[in-house]
Amino acid sequence: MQASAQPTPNSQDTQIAGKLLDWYDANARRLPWRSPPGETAPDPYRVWLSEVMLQQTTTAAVAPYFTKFTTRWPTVTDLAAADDADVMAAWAGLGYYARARNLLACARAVAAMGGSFPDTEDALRTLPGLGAYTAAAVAAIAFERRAVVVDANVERVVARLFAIKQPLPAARPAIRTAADSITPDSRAGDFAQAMMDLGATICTARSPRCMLCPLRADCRAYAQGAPERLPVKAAKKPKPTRQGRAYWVERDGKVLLVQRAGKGMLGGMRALPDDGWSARGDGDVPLPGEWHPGGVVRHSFTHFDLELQLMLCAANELTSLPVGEWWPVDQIEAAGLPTVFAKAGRLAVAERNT
DNA sequence: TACTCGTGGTA
DNA sequence: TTACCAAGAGT
Repeated sequence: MQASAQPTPNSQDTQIAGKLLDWYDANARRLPWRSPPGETAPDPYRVWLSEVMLQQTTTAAVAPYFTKFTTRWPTVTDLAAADDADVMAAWAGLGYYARARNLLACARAVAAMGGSFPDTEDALRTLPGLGAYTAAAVAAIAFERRAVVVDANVERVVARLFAIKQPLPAARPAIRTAADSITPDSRAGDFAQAMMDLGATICTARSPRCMLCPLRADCRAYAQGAPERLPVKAAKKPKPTRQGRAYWVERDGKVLLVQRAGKGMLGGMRALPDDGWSARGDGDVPLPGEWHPGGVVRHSFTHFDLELQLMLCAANELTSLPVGEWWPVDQIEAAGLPTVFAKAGRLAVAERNT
């Protein structure tokens, strides 16, 4: 063993991790799914639940849902035993509903394994809803495994630190290699969360606060003068507008709700009957009867905008009805409708009260 | 690889 | 107001 080791191409930069962890110790955000500093080891169930909820979702949006879920289902076994409809309704409003379907599938898989989550990245990766990011994050945060945890925050921080100018998504392999080179062998969970906190509060997408950054002296993009320009992203496709109709059928103070098909848009969610949101704009009324227009709901999804025409009808004017359940109109907010249908429901109630 | 899949906040 | 953006996964 030599007294002073020479740097090698594979050597790890422990300096950066050290600076970041020092910063994290003083500046970590307090979030409902984090244990208080120096407290007990994190509960894998809570780590996993929070990570799934946080996929493409802000901490502010997640916090009330996390509290609701952990209060109602304190353990993964409790969640595994829940009714699908209850979990889907509890998720309503949080978006990306495939996450809720996979959440239940994962909870039941873990329950079938005895109620304990696997404690390695590879094993976690095989569970429903755990991709490369979430498997690495749970392995690091819940089980203190060294894992290269790369989310959008880490991509941004690393692209700037190393001045990686290749556009996303082509830059992903280079970003992962760079992230690996600064990932420490110890404090894996804290390091992952520190990178995300830095990205969320300092190294932000727009107007990064470099003067507060603990890694400023190490940042090649800062040295080059325009860190906010990284990472480079490909241009996005234009968002089309679709037309659709939703149907409000009422009888004895109750409205007809349906269950959407298991996969696809809003899959598995309770909803108003609709025409499938065809792009035709001439949506035939599938139910013969005396319909009258009840206003338009505008809603923006990830890849299209929707103009949803609300159609109103009394049930006794219809000769046939879709399969569904009659839900009390005065409790419509508790039905667990996705936001677009919650908007339509509020519009219908407003019309009905005029 | 490219596309689908929600929502609410921000500039 | 429009466009971008957030602790991505599945196909």
